[in-house]
Amino acid sequence: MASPDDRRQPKYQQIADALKDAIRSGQYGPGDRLPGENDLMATHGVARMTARQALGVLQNEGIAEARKGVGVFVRDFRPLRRQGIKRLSQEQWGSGRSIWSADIEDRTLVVDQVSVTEEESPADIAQVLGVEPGRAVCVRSRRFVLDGKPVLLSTSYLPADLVAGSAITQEDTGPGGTYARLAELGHKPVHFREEIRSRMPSQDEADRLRLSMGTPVMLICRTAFAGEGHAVEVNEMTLDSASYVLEYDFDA
Amino acid sequence: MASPDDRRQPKYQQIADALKDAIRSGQYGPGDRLPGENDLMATHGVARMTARQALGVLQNEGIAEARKGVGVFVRDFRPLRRQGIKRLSQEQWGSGRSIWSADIEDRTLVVDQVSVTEEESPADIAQVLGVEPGRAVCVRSRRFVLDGKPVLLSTSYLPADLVAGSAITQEDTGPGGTYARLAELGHKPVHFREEIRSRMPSQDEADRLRLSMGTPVMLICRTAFAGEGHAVEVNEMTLDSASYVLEYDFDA
DNA sequence: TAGTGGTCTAGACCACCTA
DNA sequence: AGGTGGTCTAGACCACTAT
Repeated sequence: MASPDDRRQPKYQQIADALKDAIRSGQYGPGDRLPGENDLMATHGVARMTARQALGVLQNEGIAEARKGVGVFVRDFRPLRRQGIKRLSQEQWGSGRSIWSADIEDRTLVVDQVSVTEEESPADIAQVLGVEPGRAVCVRSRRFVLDGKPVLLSTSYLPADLVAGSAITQEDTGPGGTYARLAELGHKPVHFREEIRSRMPSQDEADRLRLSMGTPVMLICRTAFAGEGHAVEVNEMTLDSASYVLEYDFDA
Repeated sequence: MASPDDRRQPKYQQIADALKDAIRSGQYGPGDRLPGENDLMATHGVARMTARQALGVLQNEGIAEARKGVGVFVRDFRPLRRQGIKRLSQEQWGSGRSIWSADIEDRTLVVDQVSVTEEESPADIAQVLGVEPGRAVCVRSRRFVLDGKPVLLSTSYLPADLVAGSAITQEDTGPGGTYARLAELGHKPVHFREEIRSRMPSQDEADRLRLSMGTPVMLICRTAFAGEGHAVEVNEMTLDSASYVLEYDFDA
């Protein structure tokens, strides 16, 4: 309205930009309700679909979030901090503490959707683990829910023969978790590699993490090595990018 | 068509799912053209906007990519590997080599949109650098283009008084780059922290990186420390998530 | 019940690309 | 020139939420 607003831009973009400016200027803060479809139709003189497109832009960029039957609201961003290296220092799991205790402090962590199965190794996992494709692997899958909000899906793969009979094949791996058990089995992880990428979630991922539109996921694939080139675990994690900041600290 | 397809799902989702299945099954490979709006209208008996919505789902998930006046195509994913720790080991920059040479191998890297200015420090940067907000900082901004495709935006902040008169204030920082110059100035970086998050890009970021719909960006904020708590540089990077995999290797 | 966002139709015009 | 995706209209019905 106040700006000249390049006429070459489509209407819905102009409306979206106006809303973004209003948010940047502080006219709408986190959690505030934005003008709805009907408001935009009236104030900008456009059809419903055009107003929807404008609001869709903000949702696709993760700036706003629609609540059915209620309205469209400005989102906020208050992430957890995940310390990639410190959390895997040996003191953490070597002393029987949960890897998670460093992360969560005074929040309520619930682990659900747990499953432990034995399956044929997918080809890409087999390659990283250095076993033949189709070889049996122990698959540990869980979902982590923090203060009622799902934040992380984790699926861990270990060679089945290596972990047979240990607590790793149980839902509760005991004090210190999987890595403490691996150490007891003579395969103490000494080296880790984490590979990170990001993309938009599948429908299934969006459902399980209850992601709103415009929220990407970060994927962490961690490989644990018990010795030179000897991979003992591959852990594929799917993180809600609106819930996490990853941190890596290291020396030159 | 072949599947029962839960009738509670909206039509556009059913169509999108059908297309995704066809892609997963290999019926359409990377780079292949998908059925267009007119095809979907005919085969599924829906209106144009509904067919568009279905194709929009795939684009928003980064699975497909529209080319105006041509069609909608399946995207592929062939990322670069960025080794976060190895690339900053002292041998890399201490010996006058470009930090980038580890990444790119036999590809063509162009750096453009270079600017080196002196500005008042933004509040968040000032806090990390441990200087008063508004204090002068040297701002080095660049875009990296690999084989014609922009992949990374980088903006680096250094205390202006610390780098005054050095090659850091020039566009070409010389052999070994900024870190070699800092070492010569007696502020050799000995420790690094990288913080990573992900979100959908702004319009400006999408333009500068030429991102197609449904492509998030990864943000890396790297802080270089010359000593305990002594931050000498903050580097904010914006990466095309379709072009990069980040890798961090470390010992337990 | 009234208002909201979610889906959908059946048209239309445009800019863009290929041939 | 003909097909493509991009934008837009003016209606409609639905499910959901709050009061």
